[in-house]
Amino acid sequence: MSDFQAPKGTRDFYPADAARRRFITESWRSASIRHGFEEVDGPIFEHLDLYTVKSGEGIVSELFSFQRAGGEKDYALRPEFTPTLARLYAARAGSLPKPTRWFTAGPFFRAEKPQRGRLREFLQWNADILGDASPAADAEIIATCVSLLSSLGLTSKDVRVKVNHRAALSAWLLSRNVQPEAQAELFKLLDAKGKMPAPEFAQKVSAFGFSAEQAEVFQKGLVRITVPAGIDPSKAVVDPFKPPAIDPSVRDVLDLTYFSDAVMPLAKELVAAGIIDWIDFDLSIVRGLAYYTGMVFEVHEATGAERAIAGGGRYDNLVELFDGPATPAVGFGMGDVVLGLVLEDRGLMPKEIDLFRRIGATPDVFVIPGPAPESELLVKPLLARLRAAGRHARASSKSTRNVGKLLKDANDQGARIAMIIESKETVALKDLATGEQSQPMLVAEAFARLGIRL
RNA sequence: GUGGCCAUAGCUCAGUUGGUUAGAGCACGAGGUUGUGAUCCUCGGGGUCGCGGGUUCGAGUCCCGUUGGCCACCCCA
Repeated sequence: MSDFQAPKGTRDFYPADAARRRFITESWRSASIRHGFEEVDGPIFEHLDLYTVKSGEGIVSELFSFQRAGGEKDYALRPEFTPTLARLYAARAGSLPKPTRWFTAGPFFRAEKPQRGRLREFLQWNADILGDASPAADAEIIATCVSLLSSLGLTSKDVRVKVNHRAALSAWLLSRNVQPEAQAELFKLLDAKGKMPAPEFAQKVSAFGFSAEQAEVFQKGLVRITVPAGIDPSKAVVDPFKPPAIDPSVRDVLDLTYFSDAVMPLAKELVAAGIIDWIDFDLSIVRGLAYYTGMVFEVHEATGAERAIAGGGRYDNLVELFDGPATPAVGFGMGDVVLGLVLEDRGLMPKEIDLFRRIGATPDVFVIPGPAPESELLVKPLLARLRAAGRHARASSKSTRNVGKLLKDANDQGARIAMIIESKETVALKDLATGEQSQPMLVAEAFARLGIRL
């Protein structure tokens, strides 16, 4: 083994790893495009200021920052996309459609200690809607995220989307005389509730004026939204006269009037989008960042086994912070690391050749020489003609002439069709999935069967 | 950043109180079985045992350091 290793928290991508990465990024791209987002991107490093403006100087220790040799400007590898997004939007806000729907997927860097689900270099998918303050936009962002999860075979039993509303929670708490400073502490407490025993949590919550019974509701975190009987959420039919309602057992204990005023329109949109099954309204989801102004959400593996798969929310003040016009915005980010782990956990990550098949990297046609002495010489011209016609064509690199072994090689490489050279003018086509093999036919006819006009 | 555990072939691992030239399975390569994907047989390439230093007649094995991984804390945009 060499002294040269990949830097801490980075990964090497051998073919199977690169295929897995492409599988994930292509899934992201497809989900984005299905939902009408357009791809954007920015530089992979930015001026350091871009990040300190939003998050303060404290963030610098979490960044890979540098100066050019002999230069004086400070740069940083991008740790997230939102500041770049805000910068891009602010620069052209006047000429952009409202709303603007943008997505991006690419590498990001954070100088943290690596552990399960968290690396120093990772890929992240971001999707954002700018210029739309409606709950419909909030729901659409969540729906895009769910669409991706669903396309990978995950179900609402595998993962849960935990939704909260920061502004509503704040308004409600204020109505109970919990002032903003205390709220920040309460949010921290909610965030950390999983890391302490229930009695300790109850005691700490009581300091904010909540009863033991109310503390228990906080402990559980969940606020059930009841969809009226007779409505099938998956059919995306909502009876406007029968909106969803907060579970009375929670409502009566916490009196969540402000919360429900903000959340009900969103819940209705989520029902309309057919994804209410995936959603848990959860008072304990607050997200660390101060810049969220409304809806916030996180996606978690259902048993809580891994870190958050995705997270996001509404940030109506951020574009302004980057010198753009006041612009409501909502979006989320999803990293490839935790997503990959969850797919592995659930047996949903395609294995070996299936993975290559899923990304379209397996051969359409595999050319196999027959026993005739000249057939070996015919392999390369056939490959060339197939490739000129745009087909992914391969031949074996093995030296054997044993047709069985060559067919095995074709199969191992995931080929769909084997073209077996029978004579100078004729070939047979074998469907490697079904095992069906044609009689020998003229090359032109074989090409025609493959949909190639000569 | 702090602490704990770990590191032997591409992968999964074995390796005796410290003792000859460090092994197996899988994977990979070559050959065999008369031209059809399985199974099988034979042979082969591959390791300064993560790296550096120390103890010892002798270190994969013991000690120290270092790098990397995993786990928890901090943080999580």
